[in-house]
Amino acid sequence: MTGTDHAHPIDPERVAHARSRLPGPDDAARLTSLLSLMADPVRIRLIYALDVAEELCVGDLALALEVNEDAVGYALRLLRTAGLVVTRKQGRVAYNRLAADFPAPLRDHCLRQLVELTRSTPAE
Amino acid sequence: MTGTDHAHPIDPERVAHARSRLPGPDDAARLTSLLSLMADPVRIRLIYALDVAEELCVGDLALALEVNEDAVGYALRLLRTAGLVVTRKQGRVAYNRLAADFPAPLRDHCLRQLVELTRSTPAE
DNA sequence: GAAACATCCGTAGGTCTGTACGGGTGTCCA
DNA sequence: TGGACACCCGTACAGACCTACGGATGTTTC
Repeated sequence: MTGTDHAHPIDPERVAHARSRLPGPDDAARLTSLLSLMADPVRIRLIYALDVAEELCVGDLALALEVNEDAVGYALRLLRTAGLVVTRKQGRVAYNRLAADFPAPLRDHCLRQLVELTRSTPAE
Repeated sequence: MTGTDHAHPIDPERVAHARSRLPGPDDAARLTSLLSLMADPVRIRLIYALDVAEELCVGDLALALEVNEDAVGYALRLLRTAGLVVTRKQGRVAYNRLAADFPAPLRDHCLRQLVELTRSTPAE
């Protein structure tokens, strides 16, 4: 292990303050599993496309994202399992759209605002 | 490959619309590398702790997060490399805080609001 | 100057994730 | 009813990620 267990906090007050407000391990797990779904080039662009186009089928998504259908299919499977995307089957075509309870902060601020940010600022 | 290359778009209008507004691969890469940094239990709680406590050293962070110093050190290395965390050395103690240009949407909406969301809604 | 402390660095190991491939199911058109 | 199409599923492989460990650096104290 690196260093000792640091039994002497340097600023006990701040440690206690942070500790009391900190999300628990279970909440953190839920949150990170959600963020992990966004943290992929194919999935984030897929979500972005559905946010713009309302509804798209698998083949059209592959065209819009310029990736093969395998990648789209895999991405959709994960998003569907997490409940972020719902599918409406009509004939032999499966139309996908963002779920109604898609987290608003993610959609409004992270998606749209962050894209602007990462475009203007060189990220460091 | 799965299926053919789907040369016949079902809804060409929406495909073109989505394609024109879609972030390019480079922008998507920047965005996902940023989100990947948040998509980890240790790092997200670390950022949360710094957001609350303003400034903390490595050992105190390990105490607050209830993880060993190795995990904290590794997390800080990545966040520092990305420019999200800055370090102020004073004597033999290194105080860490969020960078001044830490993306505001991430801090305000994703961090605080999402924690609330993932607590109340069972995520599906 | 020597010992103790807080932190950082380089490396090896196990684990998880994303991709590619083949095959399968259900639907539409002639 | 036979063929073509859009899509889904299960499996194997390559790559990235996180963790744990030992050692090294700079600083304070006596």
